[in-house]
Amino acid sequence: MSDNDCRVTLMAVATPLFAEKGFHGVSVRELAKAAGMNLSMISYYFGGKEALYAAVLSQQFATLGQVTDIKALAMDPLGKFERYIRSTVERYRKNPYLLRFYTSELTNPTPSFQLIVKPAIREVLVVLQEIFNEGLAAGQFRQGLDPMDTILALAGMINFYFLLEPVTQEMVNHAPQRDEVLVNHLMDIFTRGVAV
Amino acid sequence: MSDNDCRVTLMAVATPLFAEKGFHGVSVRELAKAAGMNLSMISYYFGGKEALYAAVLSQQFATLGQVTDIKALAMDPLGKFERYIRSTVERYRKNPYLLRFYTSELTNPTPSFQLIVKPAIREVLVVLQEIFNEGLAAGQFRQGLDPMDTILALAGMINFYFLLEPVTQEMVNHAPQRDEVLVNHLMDIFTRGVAV
DNA sequence: GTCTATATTGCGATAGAC
DNA sequence: GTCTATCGCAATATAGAC
Repeated sequence: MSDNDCRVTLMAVATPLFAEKGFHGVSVRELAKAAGMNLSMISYYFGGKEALYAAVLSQQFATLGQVTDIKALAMDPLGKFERYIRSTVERYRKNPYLLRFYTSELTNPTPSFQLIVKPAIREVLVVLQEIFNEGLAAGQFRQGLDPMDTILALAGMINFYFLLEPVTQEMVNHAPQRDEVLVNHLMDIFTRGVAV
Repeated sequence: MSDNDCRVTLMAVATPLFAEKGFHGVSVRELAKAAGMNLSMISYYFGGKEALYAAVLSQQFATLGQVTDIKALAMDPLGKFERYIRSTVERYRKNPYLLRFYTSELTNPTPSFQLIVKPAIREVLVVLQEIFNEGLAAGQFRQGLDPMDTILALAGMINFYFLLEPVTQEMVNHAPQRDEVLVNHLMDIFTRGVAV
């Protein structure tokens, strides 16, 4: 196995384990066994368990950067918000572990929180705020709405839906086929909630 | 120290530690030291670290039961939803650790998740759904809204706001004095979003 | 580059003295 | 009821053979 294969394999194997059990919930023995490698390989390739975790986290949160692209699209602000919701759903579908790292770091932060997680989430919030202000300036949104409260409400609707999946799986159809309906429902509520 | 004092002290000390570091992030030695007791007291009074954690979790999630009372209030459904948001804010103010256990168990569940956390959250969702159906039957809410999507959106708005506090603390005024404004903003958006 | 073997530290739990 | 001492095991990390 080449250098890079080992690194890739270790990260691929570590991602679901860290996501489902948390940093302290996984041991290097478990990681190495799952990767079919000797436990010393983790120190050899990454410098230790914490460095491997940081590498996984960086990879996961890099996908949040796509949100920045939405700002430049040739759409009206509501269209951009819809794009945000849709891309968030797609992101969680393509990467089922991101939300776990997201909330795990928010509630039980590791040293990587300040360095990786906080800046990544902040960037998303800044972009959403800019989109909101754009719509406000264009007279599309009601006066009196607090920009931050409003975009946090929007982000909360979609993120909380996925966060509660372990509780709602027997109450809600979580099949991806229903994603489009969900997006429409949320945009429906949000649009009537904020438009003039 | 009496029997009961020891139990109470241990739980009081364990609550912030488990909340901030997670179950695996805290050791019995750390717990005992923080409580000013010998580490063997944890096994003596609770039967082990996991049983202490379960006791803390039960105590925390018992506070969610108040939501059930909202259903019986003499208010219209929108008033009950406002009451839900307001009581959620108050609950997090009175108990700053609940949300940590909440999301920590959702993302990195322990054996207590099925027994304590899932039923408690479900009960809240069921009550919110009943309130929604009540409003739908009374013709106060638009047709075509999915009950579960709608109440998850409502719950998401307020819960996500507090969940993101570690990220937004330099961008948002999180002082309790602003809670009333926040509640009004969210109810404003939600009401226009779902009312006929 | 990959292994074995081990150093070192910490873990949760408990036996037994008082 | 509270303590000390310790058991047995797992943790991360690394030295050194190949």
